[in-house]
Amino acid sequence: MRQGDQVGPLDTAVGYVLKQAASALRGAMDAALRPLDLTVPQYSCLELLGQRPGLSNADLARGAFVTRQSMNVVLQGLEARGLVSRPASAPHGRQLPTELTDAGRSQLQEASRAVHAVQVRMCAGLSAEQQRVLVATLTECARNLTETT
Amino acid sequence: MRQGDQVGPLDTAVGYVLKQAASALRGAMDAALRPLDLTVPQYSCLELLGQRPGLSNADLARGAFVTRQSMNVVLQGLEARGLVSRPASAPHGRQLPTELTDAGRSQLQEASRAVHAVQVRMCAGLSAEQQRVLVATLTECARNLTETT
DNA sequence: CTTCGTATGTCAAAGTCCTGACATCGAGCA
DNA sequence: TGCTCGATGTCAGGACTTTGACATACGAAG
Repeated sequence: MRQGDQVGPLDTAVGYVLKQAASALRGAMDAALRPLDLTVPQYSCLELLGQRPGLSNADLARGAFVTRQSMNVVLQGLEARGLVSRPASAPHGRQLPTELTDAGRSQLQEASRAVHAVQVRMCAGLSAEQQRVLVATLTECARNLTETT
Repeated sequence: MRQGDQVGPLDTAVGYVLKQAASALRGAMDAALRPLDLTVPQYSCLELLGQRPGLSNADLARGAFVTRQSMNVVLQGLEARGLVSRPASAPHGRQLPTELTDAGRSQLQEASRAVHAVQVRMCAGLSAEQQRVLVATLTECARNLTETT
């Protein structure tokens, strides 16, 4: 077996530490959002809508890295709780642009604060420059994998 | 609302790009392992056992970031396919040390090659130093979140 | 020695998510 | 105009994972 074809020790494998960090982040966010009765996908949906109102179900699904079907049930739950609103009929094509309600904006504000606290805890000890480099590198990694070429 | 309590634009949020990269990696690994009839947790289990033989179910679950129950069904599936072997009774306590079979080692070799290719593609354009920094930073982030203090 | 606490493996149930599929709608083109 | 093609929203089905719970086994403290 040639040396170059192996993954190598776990502690030095980019994929492994990436998964480790993502798993830890997921767990911490889950714990932080539990008091608000929000799951991570639900929060992602609210955050997306807060920054870019009028997104369709498919857009939200892509932004939250889930399938359209999963996002659909998330939206139905949020709509039942009065946090988001969707028009009964589509103004263009089949897209149903979703908007935050006042209650949704209020809930998002609390949730955003909780998630921000988690992110601060995660980045403790990291300089602003280190964070910027991290974001740039991760973005590059994601782009490399999603390129269709 | 104070500015410091918000998450900020998605493209610059560490948590968001981390999730994005992890999602892309998961998808790419899934596609790479599908020809071998292996899921990502199954591969993780094999890789763990290849590097540290004799790990128990609970150890494997922690290493693969899943619950003991999930890892248990993974192990049962791998055992049914003859890729791993577990003793009928526990030599110490209740831990059942798992070992790779010859078939398992062979399968792992192919899978490791496929995953390594994905990792290379992901890190295209990144220098060795950049990768080292990335691993160190992500490890630090994970440690910050899992600390109980 | 006894007792408590922690860790492990396993079972059952629930929830979550994805895969596959279908009908609908707009855009581009002959 | 009539057509195909891609994208969207939605419905069932199944696979996977987690939560909750229980019995067991070792180690430390009394």
